[in-house]
Amino acid sequence: MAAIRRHETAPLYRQVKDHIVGRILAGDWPEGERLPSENELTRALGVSRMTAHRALRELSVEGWLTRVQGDGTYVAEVKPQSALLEIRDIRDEIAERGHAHACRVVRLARQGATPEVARALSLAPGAPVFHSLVLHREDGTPVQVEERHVNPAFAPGYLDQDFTCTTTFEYFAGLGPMDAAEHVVEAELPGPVVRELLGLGPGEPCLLVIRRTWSNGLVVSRARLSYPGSRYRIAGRQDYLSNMETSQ
Amino acid sequence: MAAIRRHETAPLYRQVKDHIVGRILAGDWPEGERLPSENELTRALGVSRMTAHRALRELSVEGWLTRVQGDGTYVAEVKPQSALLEIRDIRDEIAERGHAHACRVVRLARQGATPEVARALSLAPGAPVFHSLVLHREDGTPVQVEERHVNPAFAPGYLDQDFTCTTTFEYFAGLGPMDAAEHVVEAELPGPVVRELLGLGPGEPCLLVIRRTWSNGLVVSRARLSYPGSRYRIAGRQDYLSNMETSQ
DNA sequence: TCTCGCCACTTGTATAGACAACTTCGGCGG
DNA sequence: CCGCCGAAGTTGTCTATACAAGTGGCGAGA
Repeated sequence: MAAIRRHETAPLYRQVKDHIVGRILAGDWPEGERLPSENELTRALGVSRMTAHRALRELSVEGWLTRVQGDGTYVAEVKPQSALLEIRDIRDEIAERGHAHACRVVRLARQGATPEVARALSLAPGAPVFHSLVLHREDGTPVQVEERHVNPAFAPGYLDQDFTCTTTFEYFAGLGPMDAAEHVVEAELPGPVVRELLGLGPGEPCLLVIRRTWSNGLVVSRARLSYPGSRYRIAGRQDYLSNMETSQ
Repeated sequence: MAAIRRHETAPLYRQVKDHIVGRILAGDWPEGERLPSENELTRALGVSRMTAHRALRELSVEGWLTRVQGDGTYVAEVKPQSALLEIRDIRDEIAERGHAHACRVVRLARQGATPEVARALSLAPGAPVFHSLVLHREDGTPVQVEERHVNPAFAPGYLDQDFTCTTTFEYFAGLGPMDAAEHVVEAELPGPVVRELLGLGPGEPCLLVIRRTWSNGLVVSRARLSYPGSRYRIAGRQDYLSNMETSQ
């Protein structure tokens, strides 16, 4: 392996990153391939270990590599995931793909609303809300962490539900129609709990969908849906009323 | 400022990150506030400058901070929330935030539909379509690359428009109402053109919104809107018709 | 008054060395 | 054969040091 050219204008760690991505794209290191260790890269590229380490760490955060402490560095697998921004039952989605759906209720409790939750639900801080945390699996592999805060006024029996049988979707469907929904989609680094549940490495990003639903103009619940990996899709379709006179 | 507790299990740089985020959330450091320099943090928290630097750098990547070499570190302005799934004019959005909008038409031409474009627009492969590529800037920084394929039957004068004055939104709004829209949101690594236009690094991801709009049941246009993933959030709000009897 | 250059300060990068945490594997004793 | 232990190798973190690069302000000189 040729040494990195030092006279380049770009910083060294970036040259190392580009070099590695180039090798991956060129097919030298296929998916799942084990990369040379930091010490080997250090020798081969003529940079310090810290520089090689920074390059590898950032590539790991960006989803190119998977690193296992004590083991090694591997080219990340691509995992095609598909989820709908349209409101659907995740169990149906998984069933539609011919896979097995399983879920685990990690937490189901009443608690006082934190300021952030209170603002999201338009309640007073400290007001009682229901909180649930459910992990959904597809053929055994975690695909979604669903964290939900619910306005108790709309769902008094929420805590008595067995969400391993009935999904939250089915439950809310039975409560009556919702007026509106709001979605926020963003990429983020998950907290330790979500990271643990999804089995992600430290630094692996999540796509996060935050959905609030309204009934009679009041917020019923806010769900934070965390999906593993950066390679997944959200699709949605929306039909417009006649009052939508402007379109792009 | 109290020194970071060394006996904590979490790594030091993470404790520093948590400390800083805590101060921001507590309101000690409001938006735009200048933070202590790395050297001051080093002394105040009792960690090395490299550790403080790593914490600050990661928080900058995560959008909490804005760093200017030679100047200082500042609490980042709130990420602009784009109500993208709702169909709006990007110029209005930017104006609403009190910033300056500018755009550059990179390409505006007629071309034959590739198989992919033809399928998206429900046309025959090779049929003539209009193609436009526009870069939108907010206060000088690139915020969106808008690539669009248009069915010429609905927009015969498309190529004669000056989209630096009239946004594509305004143009389509003048053509009449649209029936429906479809959105696909995904994260992807941009191609070289989009990467160049948005000023992204080689491994930096984009948030990509693909929108198709219909009129009289036929596809009018397909837009691929690329946003720099680290700098933007996408929000959408959706109101439901009465036939939405099920909701989550 | 204006301009240029210097200086202090800030962030960005690079290195060497050290230790911690973890995995894998092989050997050794039961 | 099984299980435990330790060695070797790997990644993760932390430090100290040095220099590069960029910003802002201040003062000297035109």
